[in-house]
Amino acid sequence: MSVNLEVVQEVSDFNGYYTGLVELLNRHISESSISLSALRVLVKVRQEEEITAGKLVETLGIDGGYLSRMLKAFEGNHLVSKRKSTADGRTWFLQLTAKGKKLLESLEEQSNAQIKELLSPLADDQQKGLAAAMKTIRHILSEESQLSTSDITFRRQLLPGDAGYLIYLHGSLFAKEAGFNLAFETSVCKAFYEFLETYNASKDQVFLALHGTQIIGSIVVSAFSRYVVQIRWYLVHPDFRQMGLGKKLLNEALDFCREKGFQKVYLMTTSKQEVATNLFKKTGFRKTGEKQLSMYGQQLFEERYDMDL
Amino acid sequence: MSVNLEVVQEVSDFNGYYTGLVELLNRHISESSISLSALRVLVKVRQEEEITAGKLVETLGIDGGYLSRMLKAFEGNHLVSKRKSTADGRTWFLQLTAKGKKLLESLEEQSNAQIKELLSPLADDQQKGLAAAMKTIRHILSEESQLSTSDITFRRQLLPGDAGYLIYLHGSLFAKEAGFNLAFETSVCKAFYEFLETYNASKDQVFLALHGTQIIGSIVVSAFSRYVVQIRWYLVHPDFRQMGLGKKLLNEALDFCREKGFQKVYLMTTSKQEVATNLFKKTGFRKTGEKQLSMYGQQLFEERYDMDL
DNA sequence: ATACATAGTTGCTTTTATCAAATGTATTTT
DNA sequence: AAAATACATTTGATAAAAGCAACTATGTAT
Repeated sequence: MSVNLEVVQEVSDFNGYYTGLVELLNRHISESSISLSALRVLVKVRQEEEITAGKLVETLGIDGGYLSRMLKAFEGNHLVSKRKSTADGRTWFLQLTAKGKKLLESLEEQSNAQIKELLSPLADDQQKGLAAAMKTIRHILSEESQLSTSDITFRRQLLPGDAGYLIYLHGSLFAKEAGFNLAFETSVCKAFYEFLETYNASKDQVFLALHGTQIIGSIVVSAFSRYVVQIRWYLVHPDFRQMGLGKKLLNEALDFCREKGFQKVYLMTTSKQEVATNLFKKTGFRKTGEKQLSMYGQQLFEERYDMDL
Repeated sequence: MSVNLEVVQEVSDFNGYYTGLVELLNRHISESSISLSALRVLVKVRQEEEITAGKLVETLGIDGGYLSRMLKAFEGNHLVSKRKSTADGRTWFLQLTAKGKKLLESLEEQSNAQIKELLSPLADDQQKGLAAAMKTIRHILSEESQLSTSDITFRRQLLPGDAGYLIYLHGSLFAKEAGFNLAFETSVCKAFYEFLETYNASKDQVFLALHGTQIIGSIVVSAFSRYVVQIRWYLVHPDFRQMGLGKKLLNEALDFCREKGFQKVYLMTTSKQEVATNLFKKTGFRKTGEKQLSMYGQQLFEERYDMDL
């Protein structure tokens, strides 16, 4: 994969900037008679069950001899205790003592106090923006993008800005993934306008998946008649796919439809949306119509799917 | 200002995460016979003009004696040179020699190589997302938000997603700042739909201010007739205000109108937009009408401003 | 002129970290 | 089963990094 030079520059700049900040945030450590390496060891020991010295050397990239002395000191201070492995007489399992845990907690409290000081001059939404940006960085860099369910929340309410953001997502994603032009965004815009004008929270229901405060997935149930509903604006942001989010949104929407006593559900899509249509078919939808069109700058089939609830 | 505990948690987590990453990115330094502190000193000396040892002690939180020895070593290696202050015989101004600059550059190159390796498994838009998030963090935390012109770019083209994002910005910002309800976003949505439907790049012109790839300011010139244009969707994101961005966008738009030979320009706004209306007046607009309305969940005056070009 | 403050240096010490050899425990080979 | 080898950890010796306190030299205030 090619690397964008501007990105390298930004990462480098950020690195320089944040290194200074880390220094600031970790300064309290130097005043607490514990070295940064020692702290890393303690944190790792707390984090991992049944960790051995060798494992620490491996994961923390620390010298074995140095670690051995550190651990001896920790034992002397009753911060860490050792338990001999029954399977292998050479190794010892390490764990924090109550005192060790308490020490870590107090250090974290100090660190948090410093963070609070750093944050205090910031307005509330700046703080949230900061947290979201940090979450994004961790998310992108943590190889497996394994934030999964824990960092994703759901919302069933339509708040100001949501409609626009959904139009934005549709416009930009479909342009990128299906090659649709501005005409597509125009039609989404029109449809949203009409939806909003007659929006009725008791009949129409949105289901939004959020990462922080940002929408990353959506599905909307919109009443067509007393017994028929349409499913619209079904979408998951590419960074958050393959996590079962799409299936979850779809199921929630269908559950809602059943709950409300609707009997038929349909949706419109295009032949370009293969992944979605496969999921529709698997869920019980059947293709009930298609029409070849030249629109959105593409040759495509507009398809209709129906299902009895 | 109150501090959100979730934000503190995220900053703390991020800090822990990034400390590990910094470790990784700076590992090459340990192989280059220069300590991290030494590197920080060199970077600071390059960054600052006329820096003194005392200043370094203060800003880097480093011990004076240690620094003194380091500087002596740097002088011995011809990486840094001293120049006696004429005003104060006790102090010396430090600067990098050509050799010092070269060393830093080569270290940065190594660091960049490591960054490239880190980035290489990421898809292009993930890389961009990463850079944007980092930029955001620096922007929020750098007290003066002094990125100003350097990190903000402009675009005059309307790309897919832009319309939706502008609707989103209008919907969310006006809800927050003026208390407008969903009806406002609905009307923006309608207006955008109509605009897009008849969009003609030779008559209608958008001016977008961007931070990374994200829109942070906008103004749109939309032809009303052969001689009359309307200015619409004028907005600057709160994080980027007070930087002259609004004035710049407005002036660019008006210049464009004059260039294209339009003779009259008007715009609609509400009594809630005080900052904007003040700027309009200062630019030469005159209020030509107002109407008290109950809309968007508010009691407000809809105002019209006109100007001859 | 004297006392005090400031900028930077030097001597001494502690802390942090590394390398290599040693110890004791498993595992494999013969 | 004994010897050889591998592995997990410890110990000894040493070096580099960092800190403290006393000191020199220059500047400022009374």
